[in-house]
Formats: sequence, structure tokens, C-alpha cells
Amino acid sequence: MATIEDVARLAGLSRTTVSRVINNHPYVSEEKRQTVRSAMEQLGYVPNSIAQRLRTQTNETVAVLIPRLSNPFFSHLVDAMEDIAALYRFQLIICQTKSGKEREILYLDWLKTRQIGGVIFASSENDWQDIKRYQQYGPILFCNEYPPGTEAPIIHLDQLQGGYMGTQHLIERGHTKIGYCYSGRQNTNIRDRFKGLKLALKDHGLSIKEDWIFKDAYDTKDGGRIYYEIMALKDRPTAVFTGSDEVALGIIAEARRNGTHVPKELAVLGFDDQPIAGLMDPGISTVYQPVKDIGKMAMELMIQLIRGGHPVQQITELPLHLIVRAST
Amino acid sequence: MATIEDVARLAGLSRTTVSRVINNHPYVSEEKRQTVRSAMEQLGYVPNSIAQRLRTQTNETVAVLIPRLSNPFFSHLVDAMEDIAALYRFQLIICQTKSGKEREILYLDWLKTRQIGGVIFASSENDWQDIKRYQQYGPILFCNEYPPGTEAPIIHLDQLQGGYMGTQHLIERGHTKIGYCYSGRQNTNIRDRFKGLKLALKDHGLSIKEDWIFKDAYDTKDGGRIYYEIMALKDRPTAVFTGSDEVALGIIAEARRNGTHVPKELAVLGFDDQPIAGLMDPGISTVYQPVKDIGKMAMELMIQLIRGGHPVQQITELPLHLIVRAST
DNA sequence: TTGTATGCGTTATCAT
DNA sequence: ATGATAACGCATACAA
Repeated sequence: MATIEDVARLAGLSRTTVSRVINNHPYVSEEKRQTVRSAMEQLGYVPNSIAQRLRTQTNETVAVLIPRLSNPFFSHLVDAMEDIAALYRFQLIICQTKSGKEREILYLDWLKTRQIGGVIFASSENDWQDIKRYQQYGPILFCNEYPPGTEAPIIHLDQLQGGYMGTQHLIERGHTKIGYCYSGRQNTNIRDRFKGLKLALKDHGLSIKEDWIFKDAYDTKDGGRIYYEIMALKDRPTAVFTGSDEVALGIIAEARRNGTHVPKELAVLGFDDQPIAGLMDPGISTVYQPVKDIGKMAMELMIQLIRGGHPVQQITELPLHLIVRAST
Repeated sequence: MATIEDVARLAGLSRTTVSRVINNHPYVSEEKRQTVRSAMEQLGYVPNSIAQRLRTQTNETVAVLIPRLSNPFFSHLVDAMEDIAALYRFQLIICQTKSGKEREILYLDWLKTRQIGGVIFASSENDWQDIKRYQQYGPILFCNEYPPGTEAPIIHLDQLQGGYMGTQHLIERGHTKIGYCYSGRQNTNIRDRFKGLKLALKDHGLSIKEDWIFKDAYDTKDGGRIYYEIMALKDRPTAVFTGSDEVALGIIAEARRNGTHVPKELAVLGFDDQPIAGLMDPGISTVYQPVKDIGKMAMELMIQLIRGGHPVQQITELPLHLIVRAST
């Protein structure tokens, strides 16, 4: 591998001049610039970026922490982030935490060892106090989810508004008895969404019964189970806010098998607008989350921070959109 | 940030001794080892990995080239790869090529600039001759797809066997007129799959008509279009090998809308076993690809290569599996 | 406009 | 068992 020294020797100039050409410095005569260029060409020289990083104390790589990539929400999020990273020639390191506290810290340590220049949390299990101390080693920001009390930039989706909007839609369709499903996990997003639902109910003089709240709702299988739980109730909801397209799908599929008409006998609202939502028959009404948008914004901000911008405790909130199909 | 020098000073020892402790070298007395340990602790010292990389000329980061992450096949592939990388404390850099030749080369240049230690191609648009020259900068291997003439380790799925197996299944179900869909792109995988189909037909004394081959089949929308193309034929196939669950889904959905019974009037075989395949009604019979397995194998091999193993021109081929549901 | 000297934080070589 | 010193490849303060 040719080094800057080799280029300098071949060009009959100093390393400094070569370095100046590499970094497009002014005060290099056009003549010498050409000499250096051709020497680099001739030797197939490219600067060693590891040496550059050591010297300049910069690191243009960003780690993104997500639970797992096989979750479409996160793969789409990272997709958008990588687009921006590539645009700025930044590297994107993927870190699957499997929702594990220790895994998160493991990756945060990479910030300490200078293996990465910054960290974007797309989900987080640790308390802010345990993450905070890593800020001294590089920028940290949150995209999508964040622990309570976070003192770092946050870009997220307005789950409260999403919960409100979805519920209002069901109310406008004439429903007064509305059920709700949520995964067992209790993060800020899920809590906010539920707050939105309750707020919308309250604003219309309605409320939710304890019986109409279904938990452990993760996938299609859970949806099937929940269908039966709903049907077993004496006083049952006429609409369900599922919080997940998979769960909605499960309920709808089971309803069809049992001859329960959707949406006449049971309206079902999904969440996320995953591809299946539009493909099902009936199509699933759902709440679309502009994932790509927050992904891009988060990466843009991170790059500015790594390049020397200073973090402000800003919270960016993007609204969700309602997509009405046949299931409501 | 504390450096090795700071630790040495505090411990009243030399940098060399501290370095020895860091790297678990023998010939360090237990006493001094403790002294160093507590000094490191006290200063919150961690070695600067950039400096380590420069000094040792090693780089434990792997770049994975894929078309795009939002394609579930690839997100599951990378998921598996990251599991292995994390196990060995390697970093995984995600590179979306958007199926662009230039993008691939752009990322390959990272190998040259020492930003990464090795490259795994999960798809590739460039010819082997254009990739070959980068081998001198670090290990390169192919997982899933590879250009003709590749002289590097290859781990892939036996598409020919998959094509054969799927076709044979349809034949066993009594079909003699079998249609075939493929995306416009012509890569080795798609070609091999088609070879498998023709081979199976030939082995049973059958053949395919030009009319029964449908191209530009990427997604559900295309499936819908293809349904009508099939129905418009005077002599039409009674079964279709779609090469994609999305396309299969599109055909099935359109068939249902038009009252065409699946599988009685038209049997449909998918490919990939994406989640939707099992959730649809009727469930889609499909060809499952052990994506996780090749992902893990590829990353294991890459890590061995980066750690100094020498690449052998080995080809690892994994078989596909048939999943029979209701659509055939 | 160009060059000299120094240091980024490590590890490896060679003494002792 | 421990330490002094050089080297990895580069960029920059300073000098000329």
C-alpha cells in the first residue's frame, strides 16, 4: 500500500504539499498540484482513513440502535437513515439490541473506544441517567422512542395525536364502545398513544371499560385470540384500536372464519400501514407513521452534530396520518 | 480522554507495561497488573480503537452490500449476519446499493481507504473483473448472489434445486401446464431457478409454452396484471410458479375478486415464505429459503478471513424447502 | 507557496 | 519482568 510518503517522494515534494492537495487546501500552485495528482494516480494512492481519523480526532460513522432488523418498522427506518448517511459519505453501523439493556450499553461503549462518532437510539431500554454519561464521548440522539427525562435531541412521532386521530375516526363512524390492544411492553410511545385514545373519548363524552383493554398483543396469532376474547364479552366493543396491523389482521382473519362481518359487526383499526394492510380484503384502515421522515431528519441532525454543531435539547414531533380503508 | 500515557504515569510504570496488561500479555507480575488495573479504573480509561487499528493494521468491521433494507429478504439476511458479528464484537456496516453499479464501487473503495476490513456482497451488479482488483485490500465474499466467473468464496441457496422442487410439486398435484413469472432482472439466481423448472418439466416429459412466461413480476400489482394476462389466454396454464410471494398474493387476490377458485382453477406457488404467505386465506404454498443460515455462515467465514484465514474458492450451497399450504 | 518538525494513541522491537 | 524507542500514516503549527 502506497503511503503519503511514497507519493511525496515520487513527486519530488514534501508530505505536507501532498497532504494539502488531498485536502484541497489553497496555496498550492497548479503545477505542483498536477504533479502530485499524477503521482497519486500512478501509485494508486488513497489516503488511509484510519490514520486520518487518529490525526483529526473525527469519526464519520454513526451507530443506530434498534431492537431487530427483521421488524419492518425498523428496517424502513434504517433504510431512510442510510440514504442520508450515504449522501454525506458517512458510515452506518447497525446494532441490534434485542431489547436488551446490556446490549445497548455494549454498543454505547463503542462511543467510548472511539469506534463510532455518534449514536442514534431508535429504541431504548435503559434509563436516561445510565445513558447520559456517554454524552461526553460523542453526540447521542433519540429517534422514535426515548426514556423519560431525556436531555438530548429527540425526533419522534406524535403518538398522542395518532391515538387521538384514530379514535376520533372510529367515533365519527358512530362507534361509542371502543376497544384497545397493546403489547405488554410499556414504553413512552405506547403510553402516549393510549393517552390520545382516552383524550379523544373524553372529548366526546365517552370512556373505555377495563374489559375492553387487551394486552400482550404483538402479532397475528394474538389478534386471533383477542377476537375470541372480544366475542366472549357480554357487553362488547363495536370497534377496536389495535395498535398494530398484524394484530388487526389476526382479528379480521378470525372474524371472517367465524362469519363476523368487518366492519359492520366489528370495526378494526390497524397501525403502521404495513404492506399487508393494503393488500388484505377488506383493506385495513390504519394509522400511517412517516418513518422515513424521522429517519432522515435524525441522520441529518446527527451528521451536523458530529461535524461540530452543538446539541440543543430540541424535540421534533411529526404527525401521523389516517388511512381509511374498508375495515372501519 | 485519558490515554495510555496517563495510566502509565498514574501507575508509575511504562506505557509498555500498561499495553501488556491491556492485551493480556504474559510476563507481567500480578502485582503490577493490579496497579495498572486500578489506574485504568480510576481514570475511566479505555483504549482508543482507532489508534489500535492504525498500529496493528487490522479492522474488525464488515460492510454488507444489499440492494435495499426495506426488502424483507435482505433485512432478514442482515439480521442474521449482525447476530454473528455482535458475537465476535465485529461491526457491521450497512450499504444500500439500490442495485447501482457505481454505488457498489463506492462502497468497495472503503476497503481501499481502510475504512472497513472486508466486504460481503449479498447482491451484485458489477462484473467479477471489476470487483476482483479490490481483493488485494481485504477479503471479499459473496452471499446469495454472485457474478459469473467469481473467484471468491460463495455461499448461496440452490436456486436450481428450488426451481426443480417447486415445479415437481405442481406436477405431482397433477398439473401439466405450468406458468412462470420472473422479474425483468436477469441474475444468476433467477436464471438457475428457471433452469430448475425446465429440468423438472423435461424429466416428466413436459415443457413450457412461450405464452406462459410472464415477466416484470415484482410486486402485488404485477400479480394482479398477470392474473388477467393468464385469463386472456386461449390455452392457459393451470398452475403458476411465481418466484415471489408478493406476486402470488396479487394473483390470488385478483382471482378471488373474479371468482376464480384457487387452487382448483388456478394453483399458485409463491417463493420466499414471507409472513404474508402464511396469513393469507388461502395460505400460499411457497418455497422457503433458509436466509438466516446463509447469513450466519457468510459472516462466520468473513470473520475467519479477516482474522487471517486465507480464502479458498469454496462454494457452499444450501437447499431450499417446500412449504405446502392451500394455494396449490 | 513550500517544507520541517511534531504529535495523534497505540503496539512491537530490542535492550536490560 | 520491565522499559526506552521507533513506527503505523497522516495533518498541522510554525518557519522559511
